[in-house]
Amino acid sequence: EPEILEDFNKLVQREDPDIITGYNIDGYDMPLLEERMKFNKVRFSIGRDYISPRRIMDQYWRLHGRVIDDTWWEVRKVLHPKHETLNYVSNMLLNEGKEDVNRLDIENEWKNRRDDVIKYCIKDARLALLIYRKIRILDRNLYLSTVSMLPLDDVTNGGTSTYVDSLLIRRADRENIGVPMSSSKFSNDTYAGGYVHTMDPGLYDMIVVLDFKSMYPSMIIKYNICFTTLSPEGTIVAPNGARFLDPGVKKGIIPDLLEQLMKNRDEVKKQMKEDKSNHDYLDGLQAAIKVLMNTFYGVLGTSFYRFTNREISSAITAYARNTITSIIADLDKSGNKVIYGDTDSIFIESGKKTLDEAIEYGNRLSSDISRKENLVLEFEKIMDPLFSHGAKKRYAGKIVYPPSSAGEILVRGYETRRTDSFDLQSEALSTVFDLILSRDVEGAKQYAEDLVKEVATGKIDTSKLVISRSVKNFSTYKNAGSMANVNAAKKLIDAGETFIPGMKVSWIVTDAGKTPQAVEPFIDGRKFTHTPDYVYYSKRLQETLNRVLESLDKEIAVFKNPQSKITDAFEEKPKKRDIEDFFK
DNA sequence: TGCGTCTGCTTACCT
DNA sequence: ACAGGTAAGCAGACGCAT
Repeated sequence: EPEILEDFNKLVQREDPDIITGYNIDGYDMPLLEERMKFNKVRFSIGRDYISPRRIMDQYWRLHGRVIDDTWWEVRKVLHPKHETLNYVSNMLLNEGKEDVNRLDIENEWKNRRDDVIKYCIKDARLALLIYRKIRILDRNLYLSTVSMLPLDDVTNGGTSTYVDSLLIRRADRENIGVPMSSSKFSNDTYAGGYVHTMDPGLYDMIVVLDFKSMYPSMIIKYNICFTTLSPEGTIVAPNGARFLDPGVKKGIIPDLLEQLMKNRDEVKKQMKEDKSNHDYLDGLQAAIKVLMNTFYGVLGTSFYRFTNREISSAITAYARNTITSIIADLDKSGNKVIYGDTDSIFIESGKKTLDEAIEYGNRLSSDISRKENLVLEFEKIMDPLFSHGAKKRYAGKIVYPPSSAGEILVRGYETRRTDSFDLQSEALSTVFDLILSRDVEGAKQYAEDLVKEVATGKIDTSKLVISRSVKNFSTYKNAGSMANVNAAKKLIDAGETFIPGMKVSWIVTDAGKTPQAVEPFIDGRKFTHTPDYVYYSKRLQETLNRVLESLDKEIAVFKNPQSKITDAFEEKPKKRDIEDFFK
């Protein structure tokens, strides 16, 4: 073993990589290597200066001259896949899966088919690297590194507050402004956020969507919001009562920084149009600047950051709420029909018959309001039709403008967007949306009815019933034993599989009648030997589809009373007990 | 004992 | 360790009727 470990050190030094990655190396390979090196008294010398990697705050690995970047964590952060296993993610992104070796019986596998095990290990490492490249993590981090003026290591491993620190402290230092070392106290009180307009159920025609460009950064700039301008003598009075100095008296460093970033971004976007050969690089830069700008508001609102200030963060959201609600009120007053809005967006029923008229309408509103408010309210898109069942943060629409995305179906919030719904549920809802948005409500009803019936009889592929959710450390739960995801994780561990707190766990419900409902873990690549509770799945499917269809037609007979209809149609009717039964 | 209703907990989503 | 607002599912408590 010492020899293998020495060879590993030499390999790293010989190949001299900038980045070291793998799937869950943070939690598995690195600790294991560290432990074996220690046991065998071999120095873990893979740094560029031959120093050993160090675990920092039980969070990441620091290695001089190289960055250790776990593909698993990056996949979770940027992809939010339904399942997090290497096999699932590589199949999804690369159409290529793991080698077939039984990891739980690795001793025998190594004895009997050594070459296959070697192939398996190499494949695992290669897949992780291919995924790492495919999702362009390095590009993204390098762009952020450039615009935040941070080393790659800090961008990869640090939080977003690191980015703001980098820009803000540099700037404060230059102007001789003192900066706190850390947050003096943990702030627990909450404050109000964005405004969300209620939406009535229905199918709407020609919906024009307007969007504020960088809403929160714009508020900060417009009202000179900063910890350097917050003062009782301030003449700019925010809706929450906070007072800020006029920029003529003193310009805040946060608004100044943001203004600069906004200008830089516009400049980069302009260059992008002129210089096609550098398009991808410039696009990466402008996207990184946007990320950076939006980070400022967030970190000001956290409970522990050095620049945390509730008066400031709530002033930002209060100004934003005031802005959007007063514009909505004005629009309503002038006869425009606002049907929805969330934080920085406004959905308006244009009432126009043709696309050209609707486009003209959108452009006019956008320029009128932008001029009046001294903000940029962009005309973003038109949807025709747009569907809502009457809930906030949930809608589905067919985009008809801009031409680049015309024809696209846009869904927000619904089960089709959620990683914890089973495939059958999302696929069926997606079909229903396709039909509804082609204005075929009758067809949608028929499809839904038939499918719900069929599922109750068990005529459905088991793989379409898998539910997946993340599971935290068991001790963080008030009542861990009553939760399906936790119970699935426990059974996963019993089956000898890996469970790491925070990861997603998959299961199938086998008996929803029990409390808590009985579940069996679904393990990728292994045959599922239990029987799903088809009636449970049928009911959930019905809830999902019914919620949508009912809002368009209150008289959907079969869907009116889910429970009884399901059992009536697909199960033996529970016999009415008559008097004889009591004597049996 | 059974059923409906409400509340709390939890996750994932939207902006 | 970036924010608050929101929908939805499940468990458990509670009250009411049987």
